[in-house]
Amino acid sequence: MNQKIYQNILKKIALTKTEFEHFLTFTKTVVLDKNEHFLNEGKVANYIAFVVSGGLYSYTLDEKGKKNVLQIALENYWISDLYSFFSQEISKLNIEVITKTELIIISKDNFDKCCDTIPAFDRFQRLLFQNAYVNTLQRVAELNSKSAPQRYLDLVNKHPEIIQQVPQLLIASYLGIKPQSLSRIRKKICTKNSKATIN
Amino acid sequence: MNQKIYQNILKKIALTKTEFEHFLTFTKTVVLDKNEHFLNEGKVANYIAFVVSGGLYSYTLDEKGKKNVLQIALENYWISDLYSFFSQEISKLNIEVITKTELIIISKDNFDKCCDTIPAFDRFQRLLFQNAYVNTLQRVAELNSKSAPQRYLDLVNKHPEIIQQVPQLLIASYLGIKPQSLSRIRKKICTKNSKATIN
DNA sequence: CGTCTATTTGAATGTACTCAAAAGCGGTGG
DNA sequence: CCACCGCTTTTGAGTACATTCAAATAGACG
Repeated sequence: MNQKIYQNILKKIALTKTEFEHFLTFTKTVVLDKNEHFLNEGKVANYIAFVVSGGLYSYTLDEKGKKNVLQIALENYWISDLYSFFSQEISKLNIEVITKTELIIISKDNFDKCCDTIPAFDRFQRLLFQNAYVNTLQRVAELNSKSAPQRYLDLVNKHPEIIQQVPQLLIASYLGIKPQSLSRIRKKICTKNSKATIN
Repeated sequence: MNQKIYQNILKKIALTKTEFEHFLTFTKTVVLDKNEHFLNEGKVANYIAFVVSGGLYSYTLDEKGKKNVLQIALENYWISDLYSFFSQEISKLNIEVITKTELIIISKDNFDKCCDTIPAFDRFQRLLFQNAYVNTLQRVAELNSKSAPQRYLDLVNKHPEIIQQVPQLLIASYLGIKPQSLSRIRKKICTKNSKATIN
């Protein structure tokens, strides 16, 4: 069970079993049902979450109330509004559950305590932020250089689990297109003998 | 001259004159001509730069060698590949000069020394990163929710100085459209009696 | 089974794109 | 000072693609 999160952290920093146990005492496990919110815009992100099972997504709402999906986090990923979490400023993001989800969460206060007591933890914090930044920068580059079908194929190749587990409504928003268009793109790709490369 | 950078830092953290003078000893001033490169992909970003005058832009190159503008930094802005700068990993970005530019630059080593010797500097580092992250996240949200004309108008309102000082080629790429399309968008907006709001 | 939501499909529209060419602008050298 | 060159911006015509509106189908859940 907790092996998952231990392995995940080990990929980023060196952490002894003892240190990990120490870290765990600062965490809580919560289960959220479909459509429940992990974070609401206007609030401060007090927690960061590791997804043990299930999935969530973060989004903004535009003036017309339309959702705009920014991030999708399934099993083995971390999610929060890292900006709000670290700065403790008000968040502009919402984070909502896709399917019944088990999370390991840690509060800002406890996270800080981990940084104070576990030598490598500062590095962990930095890496979380850096990864988030790099991924976002990558998305900007792809959003304004690649076509919608290409962005979809990239997603299929990099994160097939997202295609399988997430409603197309959300995937479409994540890709910056309408659900109808995604449906047509999928159809067109299928007729091409599932040649999952560039046209 | 150095007032500019002092004021800029003061907006983020409290810094005494003495501390600022101390910081300055770690910096260098360089002047780069049009088309010179401040950073090349494949290298590590050893410096972060404050733009005293002139301007630069960062971009990635796609498979076909097409530029993809990510960030534009004119007077009073900081620029670097913050990811590469802080992680000291290889950068995937290029940073090039738009017009003859005067920069105040500081190396990673010296930046670290500032963090060690100036109490508030750690915070400055975090804020730089946080701002970059938030701006990038914002761009993702806008790129896949707003129309090209709307994105252009937003830029006009938020950063008119960019419209005035940067070639349309680069602005188009920054907005994720072709130069021809930007030209047509500008034309259409002008005919609307320069009503710089939503259609 | 019925309701609600997600996905698919159709037809018409709109927007950005490509290819191509012309016009504008800045700088260099004769 | 003018002619020329290279680069940016504009304009035109035709095309490709995503969008809208609308409706039908399919799935999920109580």
